[in-house]
Amino acid sequence: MTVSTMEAPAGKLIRPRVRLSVAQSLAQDIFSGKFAEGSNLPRENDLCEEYGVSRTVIREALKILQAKGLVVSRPRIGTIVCPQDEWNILDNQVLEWIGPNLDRMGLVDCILEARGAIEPMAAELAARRATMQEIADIEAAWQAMAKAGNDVEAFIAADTVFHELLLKASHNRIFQQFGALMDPALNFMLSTSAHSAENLEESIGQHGALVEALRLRDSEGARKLALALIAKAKHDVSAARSVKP
Amino acid sequence: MTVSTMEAPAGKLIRPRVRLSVAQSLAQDIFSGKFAEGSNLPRENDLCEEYGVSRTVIREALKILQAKGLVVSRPRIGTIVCPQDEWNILDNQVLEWIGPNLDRMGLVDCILEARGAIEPMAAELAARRATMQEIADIEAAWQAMAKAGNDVEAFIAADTVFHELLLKASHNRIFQQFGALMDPALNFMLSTSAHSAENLEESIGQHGALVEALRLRDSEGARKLALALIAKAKHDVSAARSVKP
DNA sequence: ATAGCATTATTTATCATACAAATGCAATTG
DNA sequence: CAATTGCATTTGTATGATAAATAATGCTAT
Repeated sequence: MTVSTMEAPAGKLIRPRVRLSVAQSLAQDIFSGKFAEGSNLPRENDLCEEYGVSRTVIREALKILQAKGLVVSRPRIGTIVCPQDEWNILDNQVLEWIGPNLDRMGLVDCILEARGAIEPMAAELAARRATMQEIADIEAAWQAMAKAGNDVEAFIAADTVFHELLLKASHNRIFQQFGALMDPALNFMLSTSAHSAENLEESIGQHGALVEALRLRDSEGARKLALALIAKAKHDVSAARSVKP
Repeated sequence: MTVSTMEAPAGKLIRPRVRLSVAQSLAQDIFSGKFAEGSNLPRENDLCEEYGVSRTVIREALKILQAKGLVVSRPRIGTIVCPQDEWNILDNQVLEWIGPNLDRMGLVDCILEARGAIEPMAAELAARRATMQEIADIEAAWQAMAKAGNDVEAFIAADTVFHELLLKASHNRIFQQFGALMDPALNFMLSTSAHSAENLEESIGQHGALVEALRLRDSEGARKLALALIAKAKHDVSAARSVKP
């Protein structure tokens, strides 16, 4: 497959910026299993032909994958896929690239479990540390959820923002990073789980209660409500799985 | 500063593999504050002269930093340092590079807080899911701690392995990744906190109790003991701070 | 004068090519 | 048979040229 070229107004062929496209394509081939862990990627020169770009681009793309722990390169040996343990799955770009393979790789359950540990603590901290502005922003996200109505896409987007803001309001940079990182994962999970009308209603109610706890600086209440949110998320995901596995 | 060269047996000048060295050097200059967030790095050509390497190497090093969210590059603008929010601090290489600046950046407290959320949950899961072999390995690490005696270095190494194995035994890839990631941070924190004789004794006792809980599949006990370990770590760190701030 | 537009200058992005270094593999040699 | 030497292959680095993007500048027209 060669990289697409675009027609400029004057009719000149323009080559789009391609480094990231190549990196993404290679990464997705890894996550899809096309390149199994431990196996060799094609030689750099072969990749040049495959993608129709210079070796410079191929190498810089491979450097990106190396930086994320997906591959290692050595002279004469070639570039080989690292064991999964070494993949930097706490990198949001990596999570984006994994995308539809999240569940197949067993990461959805991992993520829900991890959120179960992190979000309650983050909510507790947010109840103590969040500024009035941050609480107001979270409430705005909640209102966006409530106002989404049947627009599932808008609901998901608002829900994602809600959790990201909550983690940021914990004023802990680790949790905050985790929030940005959960973005693609959340989108994927939410988009695949069931969305009945009463389901959305219940979710909106829970989120609202959490906002209220933040306002009251009720850290214990916030913790419990965050825990309940995760429990509901787990339930939704397993329900969605039983419908269409 | 030019990259050092080595004298080969025959007297030929050999250039060591330098990409990573350059990336590390630039990253450390960022974390030390030499390149403030939002400011420009030198032009690629200037960096070539500074490090005495070709533009190829400079660019591939910058690609690594880009992949970790430390900088962004755009034509005509140059390469600028990203805001700290975007730094990929959940990358163990980044954490290594931060090294001595961990505390100055306020990350030690963040990490302790995050561990407070994660390790109890991980211990709980490990009590349910760990294989006999994994428990044995954890116990071996504990024995190494006990046998370290006054060798603080060995004690720290064993302690690090203990926590890494514990997180791995949770059979959750997120937690596992977090363990590998904590490695450099743990080393730094442990090496800077107080190490009196009775302190070590108490720590060894707590870790031993946790191993026992794992053996008994006592998830609730494991959770509480992990929590106590973190509390002790927090205490040690603040004690070390009050001694030599 | 000023808002909008074309030009320019500067910097990164890509291409192309050549050579250096590392290393698996085979031939060679003691 | 073992050790070493040389060869072949692949990534690593160097170099120089061209393309694309865009801030800054200057120009034009209103």
